[in-house]
Amino acid sequence: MARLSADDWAEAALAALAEGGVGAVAVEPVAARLGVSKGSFYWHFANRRALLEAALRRWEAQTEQVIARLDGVEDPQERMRTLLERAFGQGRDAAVAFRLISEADDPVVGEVARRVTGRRLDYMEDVLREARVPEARRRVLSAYAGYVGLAALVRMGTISELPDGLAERAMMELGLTANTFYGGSA
Amino acid sequence: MARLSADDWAEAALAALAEGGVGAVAVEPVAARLGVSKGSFYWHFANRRALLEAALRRWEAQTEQVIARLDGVEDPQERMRTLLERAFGQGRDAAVAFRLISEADDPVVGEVARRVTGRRLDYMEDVLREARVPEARRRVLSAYAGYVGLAALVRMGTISELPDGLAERAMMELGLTANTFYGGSA
DNA sequence: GAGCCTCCGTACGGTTGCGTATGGTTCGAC
DNA sequence: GTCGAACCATACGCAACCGTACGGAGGCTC
Repeated sequence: MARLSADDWAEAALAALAEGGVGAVAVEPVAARLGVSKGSFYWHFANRRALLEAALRRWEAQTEQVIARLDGVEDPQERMRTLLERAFGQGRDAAVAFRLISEADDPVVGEVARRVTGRRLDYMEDVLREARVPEARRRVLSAYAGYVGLAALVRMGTISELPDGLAERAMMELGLTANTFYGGSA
Repeated sequence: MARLSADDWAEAALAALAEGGVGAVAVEPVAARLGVSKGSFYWHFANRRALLEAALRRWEAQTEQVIARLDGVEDPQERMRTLLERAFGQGRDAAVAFRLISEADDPVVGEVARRVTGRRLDYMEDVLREARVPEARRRVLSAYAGYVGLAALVRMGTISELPDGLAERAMMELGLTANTFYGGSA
């Protein structure tokens, strides 16, 4: 009953990756999580490494989905705002991201992390260029770095939650809205 | 010959932590790194967990050392600049930090990460208050988050190195120097 | 130089995880 | 109903690692 597909394994592996890191993407623990034995796993995958790569592909695909769902929004300013609000809500994405940053020494892990980050930065830069914002690359790098750092502070429990008006502040930093929140040189 | 102390083990464990994460702080691999056997380890430590905690204590102490070495600098502006330049140069510190962020679910790991981060933020906030900079906490949080995020981008290889004039930009964001680099609202 | 303490090596049992081999079950095709 | 493919369980050997037991080498003390 309830036979599994390779995608089921990949999804469970991604969950394990978010919760326990690359080391937690292990055959027997994930099998236990799915309520089956290893015999099932080695039917769908060649080895443990293939499972990890499937989980990484699944994670990477989510970035593409988020970007694809923004196609309907014409105004670049509104598109960026939608993107930010959705990005700030993705809890598991941030968890996985920190696992991958931590283990970026692994060539495969590092390459996926690099590719996904590059894709996000490039997309945001395109939105800024469409809105004719100058210094697009610098602004995007700064804003993305700030987001990653804040997510780290939340993860550690240094701050309980993301600050109020974060998306608005990010929009300002990105040059997409006028600076009306703070003194002007922050 | 060349007998070891518990500190030798802690230092080797910290190096292993930086290179391979919490999972790499393992008895037998670290023993091999030191060129001894487990028999030595279980003389100095009760178990593997104690070794990890020793490594974490050692990492935490480095933050205190950095802060202590700033005692001689009277001018808060100069003190912050010195701090930033030293912080941006600490490679292993950043590596360990990402390992700990990644595995902050572990209560001990999370608590150390939280405490160290809090200590750094509080110290920077004190410096800003001494310089009578308004919105000190907000500025410190923003600057620290930006630093963590940029370090993440470097670690992933998204950017090859920290941007030029990073310390100067950080000084501006912190409100310790006038904004002379960019347009004013970044 | 006898005794003792410090530090380390070696050997062992137990656990966890990888990968393989092999047989069993389910289900559609015919 | 049979046959084959898809999917899974079980059992095995192997390796890495934890923790314990115990003995031995080196140095210090008297």
